[in-house]
Amino acid sequence: MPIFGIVHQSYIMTLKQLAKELNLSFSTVSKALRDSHEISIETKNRVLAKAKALNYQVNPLASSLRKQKSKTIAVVIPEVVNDFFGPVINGIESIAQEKEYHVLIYLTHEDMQKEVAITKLLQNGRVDGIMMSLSEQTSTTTHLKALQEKGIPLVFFDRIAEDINAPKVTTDDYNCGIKATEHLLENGCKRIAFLTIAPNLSISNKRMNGYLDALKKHNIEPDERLILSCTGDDAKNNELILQLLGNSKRPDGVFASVEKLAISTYAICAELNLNIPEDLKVICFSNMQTAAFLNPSLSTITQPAYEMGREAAAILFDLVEKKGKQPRVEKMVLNSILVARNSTKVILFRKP
Amino acid sequence: MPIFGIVHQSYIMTLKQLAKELNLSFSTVSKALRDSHEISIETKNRVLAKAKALNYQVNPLASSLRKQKSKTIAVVIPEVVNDFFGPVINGIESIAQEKEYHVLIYLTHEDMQKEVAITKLLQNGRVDGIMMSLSEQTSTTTHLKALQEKGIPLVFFDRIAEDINAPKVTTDDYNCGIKATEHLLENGCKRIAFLTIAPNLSISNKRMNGYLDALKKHNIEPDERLILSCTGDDAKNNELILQLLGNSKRPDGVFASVEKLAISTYAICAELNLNIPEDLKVICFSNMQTAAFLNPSLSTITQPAYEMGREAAAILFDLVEKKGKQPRVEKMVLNSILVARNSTKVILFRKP
DNA sequence: TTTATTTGCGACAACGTTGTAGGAACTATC
DNA sequence: GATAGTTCCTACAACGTTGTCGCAAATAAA
Repeated sequence: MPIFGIVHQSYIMTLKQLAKELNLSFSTVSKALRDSHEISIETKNRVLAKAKALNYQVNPLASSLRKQKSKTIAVVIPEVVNDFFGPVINGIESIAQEKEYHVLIYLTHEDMQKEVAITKLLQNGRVDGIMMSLSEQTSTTTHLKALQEKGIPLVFFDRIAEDINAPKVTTDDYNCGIKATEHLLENGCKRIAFLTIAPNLSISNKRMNGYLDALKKHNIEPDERLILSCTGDDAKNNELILQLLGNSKRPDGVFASVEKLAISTYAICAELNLNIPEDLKVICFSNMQTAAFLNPSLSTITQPAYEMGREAAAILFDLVEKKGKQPRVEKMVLNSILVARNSTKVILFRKP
Repeated sequence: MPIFGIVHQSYIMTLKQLAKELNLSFSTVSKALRDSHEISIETKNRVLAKAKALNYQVNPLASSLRKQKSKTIAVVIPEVVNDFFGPVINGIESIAQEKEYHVLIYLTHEDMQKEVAITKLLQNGRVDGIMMSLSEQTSTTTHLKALQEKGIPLVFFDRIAEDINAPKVTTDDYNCGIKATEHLLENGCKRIAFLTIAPNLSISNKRMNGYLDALKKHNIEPDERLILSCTGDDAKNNELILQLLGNSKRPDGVFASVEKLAISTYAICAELNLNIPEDLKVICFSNMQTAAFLNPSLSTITQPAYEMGREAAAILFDLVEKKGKQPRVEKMVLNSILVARNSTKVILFRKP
């Protein structure tokens, strides 16, 4: 308690203080602020004016505690440095802002232990709902079931948990796996390699199944040596790709299920003096904004990331707001698009 | 109240229920959980065991309300689809996870009105501190002062508010403005254009001053027609750049203060059949991961985004945890690095 | 034995809201 | 002029914690 000097205190207005200023009970003030029919118009106006003058804001913690809802959702994703999750967050945030919700963000860094730890933090009223895209490593789902047992609405997007009964927003990964493979076949590839990561990820499987089924459809026997299962270790991945492409029986097409493996392929082709698309055609799943400016421009399958974020968020808010009811949508599949660029271009005449 | 059937309720454990199960008062249980010296070891163990068995988690809302701190910070940024803010968030989150804080994210979409609205939401206990990078449009700072008056710790990074007395983490924009300009000069450019956005942004000014001072140092008279002030409207920007480059007195070097203007430049050069770096050299501020794979590879000034996030967050937590004291750091300037690539390469012999 | 001191626990009042119950002071009904 | 119905406000008990205070019982000191 300072005795001398002016106390410049950060004055946080509360309902009680506001009530005292107005000579009203604080329940009257509370109701007036929430436009209750129990309060006369004169009083309401008086309260509103004073609240504005004193810059009163309700305390969200107290309000949330009392109402048992936090007006907050959590977004749990592997990474944020990524052309896919960026727009997804954008989509989520756009709906959240409309609905006046707040967005907590948690990154798993592709680490299942972190994912588990994060879900623990979300179990007790901190959030009204959760949106998730699983980490590469995630193999068990007890931590996800725990969330459901607590009755917290949950929506998955892109990297979903098949065995959890919750709404899921995905893209047509299987179809795109087929489309990408057929695109390479149509442009003359005979030996197509498939580069993938995280075998327990739903999207990896679907994309690979598309690849395999496309080959089958065109009567091509899949070659195990052309299927590369990469990891989080970039150096190791590069070595694997180097082995694949340095080989005399190297592929003439590469279908990368994730962007970073395509970029590695570009780098290694430069090293090996392989020309894209002459010696090797490359296509991959990617939301990179500068794919068109790469050398050569990169053919991609692009996911509607922003829309996925929006749709998934919309489903979540729907679920949050009529708690316990059935979700509006059980499964939503959005379409990705294949954008053919120079990395898969047909070369009619070879340069001398 | 259902009479028949099994009620599968989402059972949320509270302190009171836990206490009842243990035949202890809830204040005893509360203290036991927080390892108070007032509680015997036997009781503590009993409580801890039961809490684990029943999967008790403290209610963060109640706890925050009582303790008057939310263990949450807000990150207010213009965009998330961006190679700069992505790593920044990553850096922030890494520290937040260490310190067991939660991170709320808010996007202004370069809109000052949204920025103002967001700051209003953060005024009453929702967060213990705020990290901000201003929107392009932000011209007044009363909304920022309001935060400070409420006593909420605030740290700026990259796009700072010069007139607000709060810690600021930036990069050496002025120096880099000089370095980039000199790099172009050294590589033979005579007429260097400067492409910028958002004139009221601190970083824009500093970068431009670097550009101007570098010209002055080399006795070159700045040409107003070579300074392009772009906006948020991409189509309009493209037109401006087209005018600049379509002109007979076009520049032979472009220094873009933001990445997107460099990308536009690439696109327009393609349109006009201008060769980079032969006809025009290009350099820009950018954290693009694929700059090396562009056609041609793009020379950049790259900011240490992740480190900025970490440093700014560390300063904020420092401030949050010893509230009211002086900040540890008033101003921190990290160094960006210039990476020269082919877009600014010297061409000794022109192709026929 | 009497008087301090420690140990271990419980009661209780916050934190800032919201919603229910209650109750004056009016106005309308018969 | 008693009864019923509005209107407008206040009191109070939650929501789930945390921290202060008080108080028995056990231990130590005199």
